[in-house]
Amino acid sequence: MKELPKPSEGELRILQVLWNRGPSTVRDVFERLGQTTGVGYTTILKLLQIMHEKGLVARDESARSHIYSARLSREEEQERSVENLLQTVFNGSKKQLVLQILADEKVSKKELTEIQSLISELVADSR
Amino acid sequence: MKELPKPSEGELRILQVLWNRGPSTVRDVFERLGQTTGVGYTTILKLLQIMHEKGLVARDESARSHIYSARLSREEEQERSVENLLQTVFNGSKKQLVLQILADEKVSKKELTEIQSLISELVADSR
DNA sequence: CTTGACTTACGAATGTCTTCGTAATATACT
DNA sequence: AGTATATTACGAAGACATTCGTAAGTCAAG
Repeated sequence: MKELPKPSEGELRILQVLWNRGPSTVRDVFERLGQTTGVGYTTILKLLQIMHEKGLVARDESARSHIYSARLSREEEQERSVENLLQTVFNGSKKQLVLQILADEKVSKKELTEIQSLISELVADSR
Repeated sequence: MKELPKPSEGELRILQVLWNRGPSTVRDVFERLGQTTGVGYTTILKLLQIMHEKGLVARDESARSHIYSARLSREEEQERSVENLLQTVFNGSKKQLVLQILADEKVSKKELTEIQSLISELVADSR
């Protein structure tokens, strides 16, 4: 019933907006993206149409301005892309990947301890 | 002097081989990839030539069979791609990203505790 | 009802990626 | 040397992504 295609880079930018804002019109997305990326209104329209064909978004046509919503959930895309990253660049090593994320001056001690307690819960669960 | 372009999907597959094997000929890469991906010899040759033009790999032409080696290091690509993933799919939340990596039955308790001690070191360092 | 503003639909141009066939070149073997 | 084999170089086709101009349709206000 499913197996949605991997979104392209441009499609991902749009999905991001839909994930953050919820269901949106072309204009909504344009106002969020067009200004920052310099891309035109019809470009975003076209992309959304293509994404609709692919099944990446749903379209509500009952109003004059169609309303698009993500059919690929952020969680699904997170799973897919993490798995992909792991295999293509980290040789499957989750430890290396976590290390890369956290080995960065910009990670505050607060964040670190938060993540520590998060892992503690995971350890507790996994028995 | 630098700023190498983002490697494409096919280029990444090849870089992976170079990272794992070290400097390699087209045939070396082909034997690693061709069988599993079904792609032809000249395809890999062409890709490597393009990557050379882009500066992603270095080429030693002293022998008959040229020897290619990665100029984009695995570490650089790891940084780049993690940052990208973080921004495009995780809204910049490292915590969410780490959670996604570890919230998986297939992560053993051993791995978890390894990562725990890893974080402990980081916390200790960051004062 | 007509005009103006907004929206969708369509088609095309452009660029990049991937793939491979074929030709040219170098090496090795007899 | 002459032939077979492996390698590189070149060019082009096909797929997909991105972009936008223009046409066609819809709605509201005068």
